[in-house]
Order: sequence, then structure tokens, then C-alpha cells
Amino acid sequence: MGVLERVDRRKAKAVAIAVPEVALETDRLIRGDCIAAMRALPDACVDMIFADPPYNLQLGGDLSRPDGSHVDAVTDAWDKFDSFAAYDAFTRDWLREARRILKPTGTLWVIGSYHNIFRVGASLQDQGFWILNDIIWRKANPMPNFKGTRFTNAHETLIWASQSEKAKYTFNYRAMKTLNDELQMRSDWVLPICGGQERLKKGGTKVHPTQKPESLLYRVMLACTKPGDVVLDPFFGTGTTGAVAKRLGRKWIGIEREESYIEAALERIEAALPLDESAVAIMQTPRQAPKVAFGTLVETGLLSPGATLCDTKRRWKAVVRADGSLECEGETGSIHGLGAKLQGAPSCNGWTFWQVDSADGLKPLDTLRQNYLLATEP
Amino acid sequence: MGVLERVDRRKAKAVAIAVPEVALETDRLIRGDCIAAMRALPDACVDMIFADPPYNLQLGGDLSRPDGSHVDAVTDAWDKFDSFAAYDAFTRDWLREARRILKPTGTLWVIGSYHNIFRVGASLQDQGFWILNDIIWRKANPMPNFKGTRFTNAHETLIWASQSEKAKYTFNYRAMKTLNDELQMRSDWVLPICGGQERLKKGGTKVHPTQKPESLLYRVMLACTKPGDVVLDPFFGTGTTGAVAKRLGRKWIGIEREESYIEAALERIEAALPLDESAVAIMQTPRQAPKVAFGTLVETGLLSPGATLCDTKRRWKAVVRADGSLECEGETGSIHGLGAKLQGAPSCNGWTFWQVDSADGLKPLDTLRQNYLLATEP
DNA sequence: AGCTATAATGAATCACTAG
DNA sequence: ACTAGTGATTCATTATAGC
Repeated sequence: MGVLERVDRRKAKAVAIAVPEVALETDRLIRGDCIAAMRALPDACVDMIFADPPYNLQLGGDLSRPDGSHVDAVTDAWDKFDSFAAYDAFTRDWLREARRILKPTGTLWVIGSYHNIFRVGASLQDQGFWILNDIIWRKANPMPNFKGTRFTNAHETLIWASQSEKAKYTFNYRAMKTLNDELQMRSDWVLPICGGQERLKKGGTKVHPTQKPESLLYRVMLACTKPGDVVLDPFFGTGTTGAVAKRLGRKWIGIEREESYIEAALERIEAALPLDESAVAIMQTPRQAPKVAFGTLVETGLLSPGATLCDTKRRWKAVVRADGSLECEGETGSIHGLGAKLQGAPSCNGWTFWQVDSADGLKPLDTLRQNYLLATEP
Repeated sequence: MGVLERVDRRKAKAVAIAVPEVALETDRLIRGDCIAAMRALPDACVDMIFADPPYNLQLGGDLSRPDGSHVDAVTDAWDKFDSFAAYDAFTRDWLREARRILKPTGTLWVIGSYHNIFRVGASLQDQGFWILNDIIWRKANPMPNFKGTRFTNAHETLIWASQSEKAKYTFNYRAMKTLNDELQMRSDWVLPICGGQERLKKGGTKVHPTQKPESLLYRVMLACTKPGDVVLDPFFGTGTTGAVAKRLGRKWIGIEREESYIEAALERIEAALPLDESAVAIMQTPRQAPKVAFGTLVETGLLSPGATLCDTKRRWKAVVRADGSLECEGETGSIHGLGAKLQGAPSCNGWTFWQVDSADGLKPLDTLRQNYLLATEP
């Protein structure tokens, strides 16, 4: 079991003395500004805060796809800040209130991208929060980089933090290990972005530009709360946190300002059905087959630039280059592309076409890939 | 081709004027404190800085594995800071010098973990660096979390930043796509940790507690530098940056304080073998061909005035006019401009948008351009 | 109904040169 | 500094249309 699946009794009592036992009203949405709304809540009253604040994206002009279609960017007023200083002040303010209303045994989750997460992370450390992990949400299906100017931005970062270094907190270690096929849950989670039936739409257009997938909240809550715990989301949006809390038998409080989001959130949570224990157990992440790019073999030294490959009949001999491309008779390309080009075929599986010359004869490139997998698999 | 695979000539000249052309001494290790050593270097003299600063780990007591064996943690004096404020001051200082000695077209890479990366990221944004990506090094074989109190910390974070929002920088887009089996390289990289033969040891114990794998530096340098570029590493350690730079035909400068690391680094780099030029070559976009104006095809008779072009779906039919402009549905313009206008798109590549009807179906205009080039090449 | 082809879209800091 | 012209550039998934 985790560090704390039962609360430290002495601390729990101390809280009970400081804050008169008034039943906290839960499973409700508070309309209005998140900082003002949090101020109205008592000290140490929630077990988890999940926050998805504005990212302060600072986007430039319009962006088009290669096919000419327009990319629907996040241009909402709530994501606009005048400066880093203004964003930092906003961050400090909501974090301070979050810290106050969070129980000593509670934990904070914040999600962000490189635009804002470094500022948020530094700010919460400054306030005394103790980072337990940073978690990488590796998007299974991110939007590509259309202009070929950077790496595809394929992840977002979550920070998980306790109130202080010595604080006790809930971590359902066993549940996470079960969810991950009996391997310890890692700090990188592969999950699809929110789309399909799950994505809330009105009149054919998305209700919220940045709706988070329920699978993400599901894992967060399953890992770090107990049934009956209170989860607060100060940037509630369309209520993913509320819907998942209801499903998992946790209590929730949402704070949201925009009426259009509120309406969609309430309707959605109303429709959400609590799961029974057996259904929860079924939801497992499928283990993805590890994919290895040819370039990885070059990078990791299993094959050096300058090495030669040939086909099974030794008709062609190709030289490996630094980026994992091949060169043969003045032609260059990927292992698949060059193989196809040389044979005049529309396509070619380079892993089986290209051979490595070894002591015991030619072996397909694929055996090197198998070696890599054997060496790196846990 | 990336944003910039050759330097902006005007900017390069400006630098040459500001900084007298004194040959920078490269492929060498500077002993001593990184900030003092950087101060001795001229402005705008390096193309890339790769920094692996102390992580400020704040580890508590000793850590033991379940079998009772002791975990060799990072407890070196260089990783001790009295407070976040002290660490922040240190970060500001080395980043300021890094910014000064980095060329306007250069980029900065920093690697860290959740202990320090948020502070480093916020600090470099404050200094004016423009984050291009944050990259997740997803460790293929991380150390498990022995106590079962948190998620297995299975990644580290790298930040890639240019000097400013508008700065030009090198990104070898095509090489990265090739390296990743013809898919855009994403912001999450799966690479094994440094071990086996690669891990430097002396008397059976590791020389450096946090030696980075060469595969990581390999990808960083292949992505963001050109052959002959100067790469500086202010926290050189055992010289992974130097060894990979030598292999890839880049120049390097390392700064290191600890004599034990220096010794290992120099020995290692001495033994590293440079790849020959053909192996270091990377895939480029087919753009080295001289520019051909559309009008030239009309002038030379490859396409006659009055000929018709259409798009792939035959939605539009355009007539070629004598001056190389097109006419369609009363609209006229260049091959690019008219294509954009008809689609209602902000821009359009006319060479691939417009098709020529031939015996074996539609072929993009670009094939005519290729024919012209073949016919006119010496 | 079932299968295949086409279209749409997602937290994105997304071009460069010449004049 | 700004404008205009050329031309380089996308992946996984879902929804819809066509057969």
C-alpha cells in the first residue's frame, strides 16, 4: 500500500479542531472567479486540487495546414496575459488560495505546457509545495508541426505536489501497478487526446478548446485519492474532473466563470454514471507494442554510421549515414524508401530487405532491432 | 530543410563586425568554474550550448533497495545549494554568460529533472530566451521506485531555446524525420540510460554519477547544428558532449572543475573516432536545385500558352497565358497566388497544386520543372 | 449492413527573401 | 520596418460519403 492510505490521525485531529466540523457542501459548481471562489472556502477542506490553468500560449498569426485548411487555435480572452509578470502574479494568487484550502495530507495536480509549466512549477516550489513527481502525458495522437520548424509538440506536463516535504499523502501504489500490467506505473503516460464521442460539441463545434480526456483524470484520481475524498477543480471548464469524480465515487467541487462551459459541464456530470468496483478493475491501459525507428539503432551504437548493408542477393550495397538514411549508387533515402527505389517497387520493408553481414552469414536488419528491444525492455 | 540550414548572411556579417575575426580556440577543455571560464570567452562565439547543470537534488537520508543494498545517490558537494534562492542566483549567472557567448542564430539546450528544471526554465524565459520545445527523454530502463511511494521517475526534461522569438536557428527537419522512420520527430524521445561499455568506470565504480548517454547528445547535435559548428558544454563532466561532437564533425569546448572528471573526459575524447564525411551527411530537402520560374516553362515551350491545368480533384480548370500567369473563372494570378485565391487559403504551392493532364493521368506541375532541370543541367 | 475512400481536426508560441 | 512574391509543409483518429 502507499505512503498513506489512511490519514495521519494526529494531523487529522488538529485540523478538526482548527476548523469546526461544518459539512462541506460538495458535488456542486461555484460560478465566478476562481480566486474569489476559493477565498470563500474554509481552510484545509479538500483532499485534492486538480488545476488546468490558462497556458498563456502567446500564439502568433494564423496557421494553415499543408492542405490549406485553417488551424483552429486557442484565441480565447482567458488565455491572454500582458506579460510573464502578470501571469506570475495570477499564478501566485490562485496557488496561495489552493494551498490554504488543501488539507495537510492533500495533494495538488497542475497541468501545463512549456509555455507556462516552468513558471507554475517554480512558483509552487516557492510557496512551499513539495514536488512528488512530474508526469508526462505523451499524446498518442498529437497535432503535427505543419511547417517543419520544430519537433512535434507531443506531450503536456503535470506536476504532482504535496503540502510539504514531510507531509503524508495518498498514493495507491498497488492500484497503479495493477493498472500497468504488474509493472510500476512510470512518470510518462501514453493517452489519446480528447476526441470522438467524448468531446463535447454544440452545433457541430467544440464547446471548449482544451477539454481534457477523462482517462487522464481517471488515472490521477485513482492514484492519489480514496473513495469519498473531495476533489476541487478551480478551472473546471466542461467538468471532466467532476464527471470522473462521480464515476469513481469521489466528491467534487468545480469553479468556473464562463456560462457556456458551466451549462455543458452540469449536463455532462448529470449523465455520468458511477462505476461499481468491478467495472473499475476492467479499465486497463493496453500495452503498446514498442516501436523502434532505424535511427535509434544508429544513435545507440548498435550500428555505426559508415557501416554497410546489402540485400539477400548482394545486388546492392548501402552505406549507413548519421541520420539513419542510407546511400547506395548515388541514391539516398530511408531503409524503406531506398529499398523501394532500388527495386523499382512502390514500397519495401527495409527491416527484412536490408541485411547485415556477420560471421554466420547475412542476417536481416530486424535481428538488430530485436537485440535492441531485448536490451532495453524492463 | 529546417528554418535555417544556412545562416542569415546579414546577421552573420554583423557579428563578424562586432567581434573581430579571431579564430576561436576549439576542441579543448577549460579547467575551472563555468561562470568565470565563460566570462573569458568573446561575445557570440558558439553555435550551441548544451548544459547539464547540477540538479539540486535535495535528497534526504540514505536510500536502500528492498534487498538492503545501498543506492549510490548523487551526494556530491557540487549538487548542494542552501536554498532555492541560491540555486536561482547560480542559474541566472551562468545563463547570462551563456546568452552572451551564444551567437544570435545559436540555440541553448538544458537538461534537468523536476528538482531544478522549472526554476531553470522560468529563469531562461526571464532572460529573453525563447523556448522552441521542451523535450522528454523517456528512459527505456529507469531505476524503479524502490519504496513504492511515487511513480517511477522514468524521464528527464530538456529545454531547447533560441536567443529570441524572432531569431533564426538551425533545425535539420529532414534529418530528424529520416531518423524517425519518415515520421516527424516528436518531443518525447525514448533512449536507454547510459550503461554497459559506454559507462565510464574506474576501479569498478562509476566515474560520474549522472553520465549522459551519447545517443542523447547525438540526436541533439544532429538536429540543431551543422558540421563545423562550435558546441560548448559548461558542465562538461566526463565529456559526452565532446565525444559526440568529435564523432559528428562538430567543434567543442568543455568547461569542468573536477580533476577526476577531466582526466576521464580527455582520455575518452582522445579515443573517440570521427565519422568520415559521407557518414555524417544527412538528408536534405531537395532544394539545392536552382530556382525555375513558371514563366520559363512557357517560354521554353514545355507548356504552351492556352494549355489547361487543373487541381487533383478537377474542381478548377485554369488556362496558361503567355506571361506565365493563369486564368480561371475570371480570376487571374501566378500559379501560387491563383491557387491560394481559389481555395480561399492564405498561401499555396502552385507547383504541387496544379496538375497537367497526360496519358497516364494527372501529374503535378513540378514534374515539368524536373524535366526542365534535367534537360538544362550541364 | 458492411466496406472503402474522403474529409475534418486537435493547447501550436509553425517561412524566407527581395525590395 | 513593412509589403509582396515564392514555395515548403502533416499524423492519428473520427466522421461522413459513396458503393
